[in-house]
Formats: sequence, C-alpha cells, structure tokens
Amino acid sequence: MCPVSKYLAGLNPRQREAVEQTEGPVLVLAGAGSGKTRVITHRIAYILGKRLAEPQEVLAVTFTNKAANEMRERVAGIVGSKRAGKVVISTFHSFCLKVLRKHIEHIGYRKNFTISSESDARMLLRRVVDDLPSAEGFDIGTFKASISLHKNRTDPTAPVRPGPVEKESREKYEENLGRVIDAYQSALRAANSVDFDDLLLLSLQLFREHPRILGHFQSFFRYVMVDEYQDTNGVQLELLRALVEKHRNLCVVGDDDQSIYAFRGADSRSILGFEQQFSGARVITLDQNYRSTSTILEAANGVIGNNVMRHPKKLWSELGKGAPIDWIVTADEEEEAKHAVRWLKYIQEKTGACYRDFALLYRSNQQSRPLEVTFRQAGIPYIVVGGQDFFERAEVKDIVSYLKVLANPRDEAAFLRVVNMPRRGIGDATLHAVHDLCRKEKLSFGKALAETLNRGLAPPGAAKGIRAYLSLLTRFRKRFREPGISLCDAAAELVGAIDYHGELQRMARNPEHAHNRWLNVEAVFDAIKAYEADADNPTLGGFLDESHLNGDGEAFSREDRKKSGVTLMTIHSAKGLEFPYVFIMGVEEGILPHERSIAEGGLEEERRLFYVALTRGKRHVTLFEALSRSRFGRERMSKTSRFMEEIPGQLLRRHVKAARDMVEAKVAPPRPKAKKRRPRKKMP
DNA sequence: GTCCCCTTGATTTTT
DNA sequence: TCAAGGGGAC
Repeated sequence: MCPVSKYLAGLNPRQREAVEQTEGPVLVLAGAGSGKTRVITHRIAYILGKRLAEPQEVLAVTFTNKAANEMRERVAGIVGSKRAGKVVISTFHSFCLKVLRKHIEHIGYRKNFTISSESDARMLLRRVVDDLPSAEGFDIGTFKASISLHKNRTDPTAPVRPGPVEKESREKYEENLGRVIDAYQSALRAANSVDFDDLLLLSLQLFREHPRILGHFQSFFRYVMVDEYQDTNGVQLELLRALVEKHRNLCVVGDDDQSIYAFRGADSRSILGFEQQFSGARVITLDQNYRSTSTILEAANGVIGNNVMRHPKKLWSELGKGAPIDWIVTADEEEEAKHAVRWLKYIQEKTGACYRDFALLYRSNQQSRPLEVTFRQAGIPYIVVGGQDFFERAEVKDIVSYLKVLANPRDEAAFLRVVNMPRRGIGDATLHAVHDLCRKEKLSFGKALAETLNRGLAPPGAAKGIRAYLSLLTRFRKRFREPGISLCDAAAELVGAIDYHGELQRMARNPEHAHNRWLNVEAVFDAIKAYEADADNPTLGGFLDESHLNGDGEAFSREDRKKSGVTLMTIHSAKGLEFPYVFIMGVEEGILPHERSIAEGGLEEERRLFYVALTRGKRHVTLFEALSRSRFGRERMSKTSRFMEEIPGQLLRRHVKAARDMVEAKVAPPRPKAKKRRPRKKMP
C-alpha cells in the first residue's frame, strides 16, 4: 500500500472524497453518525502524509475542549502523537485567547487581562444596571443574553431576541440595551478583563485593525478545518474568512439538522450559505449512518423532513431494521420515572446491557429531579451530566477570585468577591468610595483602597479590614513570584491565611455541607497540581486561563468519572454522543417543543432537538410521555407532542400505562380539599 | 454592616 | 416547588 492511501482505507467513497479534496473550500454535510470526526482526522493525516503542510501549519477548530482532545487523540492514533501534538487543534475560544495573550496590547488592553466568567460578567452587569436608573427592573440574565447575542452577530439588523414580550416594556428594554452594552463594555475594559464573547470579538478587531498580524496567521495556516460548523456564529465566520483568505483551504464539517444553539448566537446561515460565502466550494454529503438501526433513522428522517430551512438529506444505514420505537404513556412525571426504571430493567434482562449503555434525555434540567429520586430509590447508579460548572461553585469561585486579583489587580468582579471574604467589615459605602476613586483616577483597586485609607474616607472598622486585605495581597503577590514554590503550595498557603476552612464551617448550615464544600476547595488544589504537571512553563495566569476555558473542570472531578451508571442529561448536552439505549423523556407539548420556543417561533430548532435526541440511539429508542405534569408546583394536563405525529406510525409501539380519562378523573375536578394557601399578610 | 424573610418568577448554555 | 434577590429590622 502506498504511504498515503493507508489514510483512505476503511472510508466510504464520499468520506474518501472529502479527505482527498484538500484544496479550496469544502463543505461536508455530515448527517448524524455518518463519521464526520473520522473524516476530519483522516483528512489531517492525509495532508500530513502527502507533505502538503507541516503539522503546525494545520489548524483544526472545535467547539468544546472535549472534542478537541478527542480529535487530537484520534489523529495521534493515525500519525503518532509526536506529529499530532504539533497540529493546532483547539476551540475557537482558546485559539483566540492565544492570539490575544500575544497581541492584545495593540488594541488597548493590558497583557495580564483576565477572563470574566459568566457569573463575573453578571456581577459587573448588576453594578452597571444599578447605575442606570432607567434600566432597573429588567432581569440581569436577560441583559446578559442580549449582550452576548449582540456581540456574536455581525449583522446589525439581526434581532436581539431575548427580552420582554409585551410591546411596552420591550421598547423600554431595547431603549436601554444600548446604554447597558456600552457601560458593561467599559466596565470590562476598566477591569482589564474580557468575557467569552470578547475573546472572539477582540481577536476579530485585532485582525481588522492590524493587517500585518493577520497576515502572519494567514500565511502560516495552510489548512483550516472546522468541526460542528452549524454552531458557528457571525463573528466566528468572519474570523474564519479572515484566516483563510490567503490559501483558501477551508474545510468545514457539520449538519444543519443538528443546529440547536441558535439561542446562543449560532447562525445557521453559515452552513446554509457556505457556497455563497466561499465561492467555488465543493459540497459533499455524508448520509450513510454507522450508528443506528434503520427504524430509528426512518423516525428521525420523518421528523426532520418537516423543517423547511435545511439542506435536504436522508440518512440510511446497513445495520438492519431493529426493534420498533417504544412509546410509553404514563400518568405523571413520577410514574414516568418509575416506568423508566422498570423498562430499563426489562431491557437489561432481555439483552444483558449494562447501566452505562442507557441514557435518559430531557429538554430541561428540572425534569431530572423525579428521575434522580426514583433511580436512587431503585438503587440504580446514575450520572447527571451538566448542571453547575465546577468553576462556578461558590467556594471554587472564592479561591479562584483571589488568584485573579493577584494576577490582575484591576479585575472588578474578582475584587468585589474577595474584598469582604472572609468578612472584614468593608461595607457598601466604603466600596462605593473606592469605586469612585478607581473610575476618576484610573487606579487599580489596590491603589484605590490605599488612597481611601490615606484620605480617611473609610470608617475605622472598615479601615482595619482594608489594611488586613492589602497586606494579605502584598504578601501573596510576593509569595507567588518566589522561585521554588509551587503554585499549588502558594494557593494552599493563601487559603490557610484567610482561614477559609473555618469560614466554611461558620457559614454552612450543617457540618456535612461544610465538608462537601471543603472537598471542592481541595479539588481546586488538585486542578492546580494537574495543571502544573501538564504545562511546560506553569504560571498563575496560565492556570486561570485554563480554568476559565475548561469550565466543567472535567479532568479534576475524578470521582464522578470513575462511576459507571445510567446517564441523565439534557438533549443539548447529548449532542455528539451515542448510546445503545436512549430514553427520551416528556414528549409533550410545552416540554418538547418547549412552550417558550413555541411562543418565540423557534419550532424548527425544537424539531432539530428532537432529531438530535432520536439519533443518539444505536439499538433502540424509547419515548416517554406523561399525561399530567406538575410545573411550578401546579399539576397540569399535557398534550402529546406534535412531533409524535411526524414519526411514521408503523415504527411505533405504544404502551398505555395510564389512560387520559383516568388522569382526568384524578386531576380535572377541582380537588375538594382546596389547596391551602398561605394567608397573606396584609396591612390594614 | 449583617442577617433573615418574603416576594418573585422560572429553557436549552460547547466557551 | 425552589432559588435568588430586595428590603426591612437589628
């Protein structure tokens, strides 16, 4: 076999075409389970094998760290880890971070900028909104989402969707949005801090304002590949356009039918309009599926065929028909959970499948609660994926914020978080004075605090706290720079110096709670250790960068990973994964499709969600419907999801565990025992 | 400055 | 139902 053709072995003709077409723009429309990662990894190997470029001249972009790591491993499996290690495989965000760390001074930020996490951003935003009286009364999260959409779009006419629905408050909201965005952005800049969207946006700005820097990257990367292209937003598209302008060797792989992040700014026009944006593009469609039975695929095809905005394609497979899709109708969400357990045991008995072969997928996180309760009662191990990011937990944020203040003395969110933690008696009034000084005299928080002392602006109690805080910072800024001390040891010393362990015990409701939180603190130490072991030249800033771009801290919560069990997660987080047995919970109107999406005209995206959920299944899919469900503490009758009609009937096997009239009898007549409503205290 | 209770309102969230 | 944030009491 000639050296290059070994990279083509085992590929089907279309996949092979995608690998061999190395030059010019290429769009690979890769349906679910059609081997898209395989195409990218083999394409990289092929380019290297043909000596079209050196490894470091190939850039592959993914959306998650997990995907990037996986891709690197798979490339290493083909070309060896030495060469694979040189290929630039990275997320958009970490690629941009590297660019900015090198060049950000050209656009007016300091080199030691810190990344503002989602909650940091909210904290800044809260202060911004508090300072803008007309903007009060709106939800901070809504503002944040709007700002994010605003920063991720390049088409200024595109609507910034979230926000109040009624006309009047919506107008007021939009009126304020511009001002909030400006104030937020300058707060970030003053804090020498960038949010996630800035990583992309500022990189684009840098490229536009400094063509020579861009030119360097343009010449350097001969081949650029993008995974999950349907998830790119406008800014990412512009970045790509800029990067590939010289060589024009851009290969994007994605599936418009799996675009489920429009609410976050992903713009499906990128994948739908690729041929217009990159003239002369070759389009290759992969529709042979290597994952699921044809029953599952027919169901999925039937559903997704109802969408209008898409590249038409039909998945097929050679894996046989398989069993029909079971559809289990139960009385309410508790019954749904119980039947899920029963059904799971039944499948296990019949097939010998183990726990990790099962995934329960749901539309929204709150649906996990009854499932967790029931699984626990049944003694079935389970893993809930998602939920709170490791680095967003309060105690983790406390420690990380201390580190951030050390790395970037201007970081406002971090400063506010730690200045009074543990309690130092520094109150709002003092902080306002400090903040004013920062703004008026462009001081860092440390300097402003010192000035507040000098000018006698702080009351005696607060002054004492400020002194303690400042001397702590000075001490540890020095300590972290000392040669020979590991980051982890220095951090542990810092945590000891503020008696954080004691603080947790004082704050916690019960000892167990305090203990659990302390375990998280220890996990931070582990994370630092892991980083130090891994990095070539570990620095405090390097650790902070890594922790902010790798929010779930997956590598550090080892206990969770060792556990084997049934997987519980949202459909969103299931994208890209596969399981032999998939249960989709709550196929009801209002749940899937979600009622808010119905109201906002997001039906096609909901349908894609259902499509993604179905195509996760390898051997078998079960759908669960509850006839009534308590939402916000209220029992409510539900209707079958409209998507169920879109699955060809002969593929379904319906099991009715509760009849609608039975549930109606239970729910419909207003219960004789009128719900006790807490008497409201009303002033005479 | 801090604590606690009450009101309010509620998708999805790779980075 | 439940969690977070605002406002009043100490």
